[in-house]
Amino acid sequence: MIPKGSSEISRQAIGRFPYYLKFLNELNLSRQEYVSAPMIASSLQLHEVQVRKDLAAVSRRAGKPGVGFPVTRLIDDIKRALHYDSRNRALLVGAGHLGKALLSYGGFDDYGLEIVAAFDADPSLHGSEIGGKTIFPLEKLDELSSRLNVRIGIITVPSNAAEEVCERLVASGILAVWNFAPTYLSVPEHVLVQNENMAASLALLSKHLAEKG
Amino acid sequence: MIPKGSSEISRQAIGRFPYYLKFLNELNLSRQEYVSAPMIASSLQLHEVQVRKDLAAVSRRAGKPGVGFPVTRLIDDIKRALHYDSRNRALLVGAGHLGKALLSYGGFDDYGLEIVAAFDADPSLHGSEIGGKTIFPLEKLDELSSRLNVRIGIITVPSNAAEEVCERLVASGILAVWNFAPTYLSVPEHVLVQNENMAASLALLSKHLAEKG
DNA sequence: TAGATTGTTAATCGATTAACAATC
DNA sequence: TAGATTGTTAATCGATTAACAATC
Repeated sequence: MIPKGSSEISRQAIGRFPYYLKFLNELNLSRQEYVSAPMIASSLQLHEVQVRKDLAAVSRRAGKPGVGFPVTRLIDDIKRALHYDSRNRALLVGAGHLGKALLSYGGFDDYGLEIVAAFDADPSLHGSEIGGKTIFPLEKLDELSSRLNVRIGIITVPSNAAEEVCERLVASGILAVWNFAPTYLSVPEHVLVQNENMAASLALLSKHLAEKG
Repeated sequence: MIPKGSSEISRQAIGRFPYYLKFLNELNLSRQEYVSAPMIASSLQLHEVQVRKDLAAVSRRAGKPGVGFPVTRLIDDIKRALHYDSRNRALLVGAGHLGKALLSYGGFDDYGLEIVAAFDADPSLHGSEIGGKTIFPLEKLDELSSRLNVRIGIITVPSNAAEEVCERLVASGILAVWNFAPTYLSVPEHVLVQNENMAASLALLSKHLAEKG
């Protein structure tokens, strides 16, 4: 029988893989060679079958019944499934507190993200550098985006400016937007908006406290 | 018939409400009095029935058939459902780039969150202030947590320190954790961990680019 | 009244969990 | 071989969407 093409990995599963990866990297550091789905499941408090399905989706027939999966093989397979081996250039718009924090963070390399430049409306910031990236006026966005072949836009402007910034990014040819503003962004079909919904997180924390506290 | 107690609001729905709120606030600013579910749905690209169910869950029989919902009433109801009217004190651990950004951000007030103090392992930071909050050594955590009756812990330390910090926070009596490290945290049943899974967001962006780009 | 929209019950869809044969 | 675990098919569960009567 002909095997199906790469079985689709669900959105939810993608959310779990970073935690698998962290756990597997620790096992690898302690020189553990094999790991089983039940072992991962109990450590991460997930259902054993769910883990097995997740692993099967990225690492076909790597598991040995009665033994488990080779740790390093799993690590490689998960990294590939999460596209951590790809390189994507990004522009960041909004060099406020959060924008600066993201610019300064050195760890995005591990996830395949490279922020190449930043933009802000405040003229006093123009020309200055944060985390080695220069801050430009918004007027330069279009030029830099196409010149550097950028595909990701990161929006860290205040909520009321997000929509306009998004349109500018899309017009410049960007294909994916990482949005930190709690604003719905309308984009053409070929563009993906990934929202970082901190307001929802805070609501869930608050809800828990209201119920348990 | 006796009406059921407050119908449960799903996790997913809670993620949508902040976007409703933003949209409704804009309508309110432009003095619009009524809004209908189809109107919200088309603006936010959601299914009309989903919006209606969401609104019904927080704002029982506020809607008038043929007309819609009063905007201000909806705003109030959503804020209450998201517990934005409650006040919760939080401690932040890890005054690196992201920690500093969160400490400096003034908008958490709107969500009912008040960060009262920060902690870091680096002695050179001790005693300094960021966003009006003093940074203390970790040894002070337990004392300050109970003295100020803090219920939320925010973890912005590197991944390998997250687990230990979490244990310390839980031991100090905290009831909810907002975790920015890509690490699974094991906590007692009465404690909620809310993960901000940026690694998953990046994977989804990268996946989209690999498929469309 | 006619038109639009609400609110609810039923159908569908996707993801999680259960059950179990295959295999190292 | 016996024990543990894999990998897959079936059952369950929760959320989304469809259908439709009620009502302003």
